[in-house]
Amino acid sequence: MKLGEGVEAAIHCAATLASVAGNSTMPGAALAESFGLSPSYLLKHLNQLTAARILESVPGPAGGYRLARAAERITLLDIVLAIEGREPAFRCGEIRRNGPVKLDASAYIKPCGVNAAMLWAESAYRAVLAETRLSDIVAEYAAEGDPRAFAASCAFVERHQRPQKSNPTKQTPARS
Amino acid sequence: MKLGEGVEAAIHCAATLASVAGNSTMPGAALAESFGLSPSYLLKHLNQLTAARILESVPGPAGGYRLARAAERITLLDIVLAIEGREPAFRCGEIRRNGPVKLDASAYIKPCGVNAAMLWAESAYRAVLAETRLSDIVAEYAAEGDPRAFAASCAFVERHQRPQKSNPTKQTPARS
DNA sequence: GATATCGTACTCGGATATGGGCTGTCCGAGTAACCACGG
DNA sequence: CCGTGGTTACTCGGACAGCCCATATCCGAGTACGATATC
Repeated sequence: MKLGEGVEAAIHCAATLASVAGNSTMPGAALAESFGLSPSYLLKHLNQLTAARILESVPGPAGGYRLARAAERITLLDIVLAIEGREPAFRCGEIRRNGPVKLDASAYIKPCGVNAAMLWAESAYRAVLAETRLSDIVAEYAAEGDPRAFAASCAFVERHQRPQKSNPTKQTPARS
Repeated sequence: MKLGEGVEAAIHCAATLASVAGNSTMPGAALAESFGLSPSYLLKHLNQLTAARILESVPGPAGGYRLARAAERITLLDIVLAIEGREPAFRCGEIRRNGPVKLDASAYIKPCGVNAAMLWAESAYRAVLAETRLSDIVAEYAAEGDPRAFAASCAFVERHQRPQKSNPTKQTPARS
C-alpha cells in the first residue's frame, strides 16, 4: 500500500495547468522546473495523463500540454487511476481454493468475503477521490494558500504559457 | 497503489485462527497447507502479525499461533496496517516548495491541499476497514459461504489445532 | 515586395538502464514433549 | 511406581538470494517557426 510519487507530481501539474488560460499550452520542461523535478521523468507521467484523455499535447515549438477538459470535470480519481492503473489495489488470489481438500467449483460460486470487504473499502476511497474536483484543489489553493506562493505560481504560469492558434479540431491527433 | 499479496494470506489465516477454540494453537505449517502457500514465506507475515500484537506465538512442539484477543476486537485495518505498514500510502514530498522561486518557510505553514485531500480519502478507506471486524468475516463466511467449504475448513482446524496447558501468563515473552 | 522552400530548433513519445522493495528460501535459537534411568 | 535428567524433534525467528516494478535517463520522430533564395 504505497502510491508512487508520480501521483503527487501529476496532481500538482494538473492544478498548474488549470491556471493556463484558454487553449494555451505549457511545456513539460516548464512544469518540471516549476516543481524541481526531472523533466525527462515527468514526461512519462504527463504522457500517461495524455493517454487517459486528461491532458492534451501539442507537439512542435510553442507546443506543450493543456487540460483536455474543464477543471470542474476532472477529479482526483481520474488522475490517480491514470497514474496507478485502474485495477483495484487488492487482488484476490482465491487462496481459499488452494487448500488440501479439493472441492468442486460449485462450492465457490459466492465471491470471497475478504475480497468483498477490501473492495468495499477501496470503493469508499475512490468515492472520496471522485468527489474532489481539480477545480476544488485550485480554489482551495487560491483561497487558503499563502498569497505570495499563489502569486509566484501565477507569474510562473503567465511567463511560460504559450498561446495557440485557434485550431480546436486537430489536437492530439494520433492514438495508437 | 497495489497491496502485497501477503495481506490476503494474513486475513485468511487470522480468520482461520478465529475458529480455533480457547487457547489452543495452530502451527504455521498447517495454515500454509490450508491455503497452498509456502510455509517459509507465510511465517514472515505471521511474524509481522505477532509483532503487531494481533497474534500470539507459542514455541516448541505442540506450539503455533493463536489470536492475541477476541475476533470481535480485531479489525481488518489492524491486519492491513500490520502487513503494509502504518504510514499513509500517499507521501507528500512538498514539491510545491521546490520551484525556482524560493519563498520563505512562512509561506508554507498551511498544509498542502493535495496532501490533505489524499489523506482524507485514505482516512475514509481506513474507516471502512476499521468497521469490519474479523468476527464479521468469519460470520459472513459461515452464513453465506458454501456449507461444504465451511465444514472442510472446520474439520481442518479441528485436526490441526493443538491444545495448550492453561498457562495464560507466560506467552510471547520476549519483545525486542 | 511577396512567396515558396529549406533548415533549424523545440516539442513530445517511446525504448533503454538502474535501484529498492516484495517475494521466496534457508538455517539457527529455543522450548516442550518424550524416553530412559535411577530411586 | 514416581521423580529426574538427557535427548529429541518440532516450533518460531531472523538472516540470506531472486525477481519484478517504479525510478531515472537518453535518443529519435514530428512539427511549427524563421531565414533565405527566387519570382
